[in-house]
Amino acid sequence: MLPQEKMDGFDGYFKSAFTVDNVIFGFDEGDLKVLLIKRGEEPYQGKWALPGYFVDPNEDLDTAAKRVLGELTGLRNVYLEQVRTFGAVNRHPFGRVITVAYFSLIKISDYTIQPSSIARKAKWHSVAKARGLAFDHEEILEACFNRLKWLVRARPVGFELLPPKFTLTELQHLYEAILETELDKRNFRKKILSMNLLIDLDETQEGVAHRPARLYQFDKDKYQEFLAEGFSFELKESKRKENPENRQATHSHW
Amino acid sequence: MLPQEKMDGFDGYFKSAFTVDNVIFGFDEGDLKVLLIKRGEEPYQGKWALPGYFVDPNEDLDTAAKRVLGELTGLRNVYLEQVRTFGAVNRHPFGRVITVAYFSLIKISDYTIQPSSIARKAKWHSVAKARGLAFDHEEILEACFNRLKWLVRARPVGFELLPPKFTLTELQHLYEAILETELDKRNFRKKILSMNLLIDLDETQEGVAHRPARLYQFDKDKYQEFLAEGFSFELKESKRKENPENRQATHSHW
DNA sequence: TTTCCTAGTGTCCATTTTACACTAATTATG
DNA sequence: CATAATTAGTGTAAAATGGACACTAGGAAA
Repeated sequence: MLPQEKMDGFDGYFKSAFTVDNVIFGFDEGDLKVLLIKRGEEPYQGKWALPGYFVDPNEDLDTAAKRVLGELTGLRNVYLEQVRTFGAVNRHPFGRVITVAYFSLIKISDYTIQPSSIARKAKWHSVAKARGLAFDHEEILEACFNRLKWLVRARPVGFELLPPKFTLTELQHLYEAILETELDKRNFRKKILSMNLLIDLDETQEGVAHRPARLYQFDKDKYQEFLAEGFSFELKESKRKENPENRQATHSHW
Repeated sequence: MLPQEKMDGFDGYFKSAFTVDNVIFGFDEGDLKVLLIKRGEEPYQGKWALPGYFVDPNEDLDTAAKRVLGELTGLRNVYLEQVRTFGAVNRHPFGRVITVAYFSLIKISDYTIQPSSIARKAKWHSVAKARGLAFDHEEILEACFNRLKWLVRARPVGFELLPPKFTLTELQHLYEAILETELDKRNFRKKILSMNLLIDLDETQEGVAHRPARLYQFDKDKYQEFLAEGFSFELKESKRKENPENRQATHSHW
């Protein structure tokens, strides 16, 4: 910051407001979701918007983001990260409002609707289909989604997004939803299992109309090691195109 | 952002100021540098600080960051990226001031000292040795340095930091300075040349007291392709320790 | 002419990544 | 109760990449 005589001379600058907006990601039914609020007031009444609120003058940014998340979902101690700040002059029709965007990852299974009036207007939306949002929230969502795409390569985000027990196929679908790509089943399994992050629970799915899959959970201790040491997940898009390799298998019955 | 009756009810929130602070990186004498300003006023009078200023009420954030950079260095069209926003309640002793941190990459050879009063207080500092900065600027510098470390793997930043003509050794030293590691000469050259980003100028250094090195420049067109497609630079730290491989070569004269 | 200094070069091995097809287990159906 | 339908689960070989590693080349200085 450059020199300033006395802060008094800068009163003209102390006329802005700050908000935090939180992109809350969840994963369900093979689909990446984001929690949105239906606005009851102007501006953008009736539009879907990211949950957010003004930052209190005596409140740190991260604290404000946690508060917004907590009031909405009742959850604490979840993954929360600042992404970027959006401050276009006219992004808010009522004045100069600069917003700091955060994103968090939660397990939808942990989420219970809160009694607050805000929370009752909340609904999960498919990230891929979330359009026509209030303010510049579509841009914010996109920035956070991009950050998540990068994060998924640097951190086993399944730990934050999946329920305690899951199948390898569910985990793969999560990666595919985030990376917006298809992955090769065998290569994915080889890779993910070689990380030694998963505990085979020796249980299987129930009530499915096909061969039941084994259930896994994350190894919390190994996970902590990863957070400390860092890791890298890289897998290329599956390149099977018009000739799926099991076409022959299907036909071999003939 | 959550619902709000009318903005009038939120006047209490419109009392914050925001600034941009800019971490300007350069590279010279094998060393990564940052441009700092000596503060002439309180608070932190006499301390070194990041160049920054209040964001004008009618100014976008990126515009403000460009303005600060331009006033200081006279440069435009340089690499500039928002990194993170710092808003701890007490980070500024005179009021609630939230700052959006940017970093930029410039060629020190392009930098000419500007006539503005601010610029005359500017000096390049070695990033490794920059300590005791004003405000939370040390934390901001660290965050930007970390972002640069990540960027160097995703983008050929030498293009932004080196003069038009450079040697491969200079380029390697740049990577080593940013990554804070030593790299293997042959592997580095293999990798960087295989990217086809460099044009061999068929010229050599002059005035050096040893075998002169070939000079290279970046291929602007290939560079644009990289920006579009993305790329990845990965090289492990050179693992030569107490037994440098050329020990024998040195001794072979005996 | 020798010393000193940095430039420059290639190969082999280990690891990782990729492409790729069929059998296994269960429920649903006729 | 046979078979159709559906998803789970498994291995290998070839290619690409990554990493370790030692000496010769060319110029200036002494």
